[in-house]
Amino acid sequence: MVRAPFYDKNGVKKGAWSAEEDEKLRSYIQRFGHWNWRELPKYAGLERCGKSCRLRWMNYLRPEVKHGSFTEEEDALILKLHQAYGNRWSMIAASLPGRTDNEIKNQWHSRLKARANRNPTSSTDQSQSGSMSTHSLDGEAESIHIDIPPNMILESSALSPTATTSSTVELSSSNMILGTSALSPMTPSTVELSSASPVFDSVYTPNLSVEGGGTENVHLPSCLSGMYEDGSGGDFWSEPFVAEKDVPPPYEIYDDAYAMDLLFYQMMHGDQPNFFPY
DNA sequence: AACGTGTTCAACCGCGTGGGC
DNA sequence: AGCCCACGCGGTTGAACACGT
Repeated sequence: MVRAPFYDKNGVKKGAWSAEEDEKLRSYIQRFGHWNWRELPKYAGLERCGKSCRLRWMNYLRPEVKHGSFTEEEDALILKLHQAYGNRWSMIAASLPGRTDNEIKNQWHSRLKARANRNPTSSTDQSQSGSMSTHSLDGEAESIHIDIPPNMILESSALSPTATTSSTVELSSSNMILGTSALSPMTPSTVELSSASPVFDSVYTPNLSVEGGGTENVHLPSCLSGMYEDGSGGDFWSEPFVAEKDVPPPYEIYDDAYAMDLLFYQMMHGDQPNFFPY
């Protein structure tokens, strides 16, 4: 359902992604993170542009991305949020964990827009109240309670544990995102590069210009250094990442992810980090 | 079975924004 | 202040698929 693969005049591959490319990108990001989208394809052994890699990861490969059709509750929430925010898909997506802005945009254009046009006042008159009703496609009315304070989206974020939560937590973005895993507020692949965690900053983001390709600019916290120097992670700074031969089997990838999850969790809770829990 | 039309959705493209120099 | 770069966002595209004739 997508463009057939082809190469543009600069030799950059475009069009549909192959399973092999997906695996290369997934493996690379799960091991090293997305430290620089523009440089990433070179190191991951991909002939794509960084933009394409970013899109593929964000919209399809991220572990937390939910695939499959939207539920009636999700549709109702999109309709409601679209009333409030218009075509600001990323803002809407922030309230639907596992759904991407692209998916939501597609859902809107292919299904919900028509529904909204058919029933333009279904949520407008209740936009400031605590509940809304919507109508399923077969005409059967249903009511969904979603308490969304007017400032909820702006104030809450996955990185804001102090964000206000309402009593209807099941549809509060802050709670939904933070609650995606009992252990892990979010997978490392998504958040490890954010500025929220000094530990991850130290691991991935400083001095990433890779000048000289050496390791002297990398300031791993001493407690972390073993994780990336024991050979299991490869030499990021000197070796281009070759997924086919270099990727550990999936359980190793997820063990790393688990370790980072645990580390993040411990940092967030002020616990003494335990870097090798297993 | 063959064809035409509508729908879906992954991917592309251009632009705006923010940070660094 | 101005420029450059990287990133993220939203609009658009196009091929596969579904469905009707």
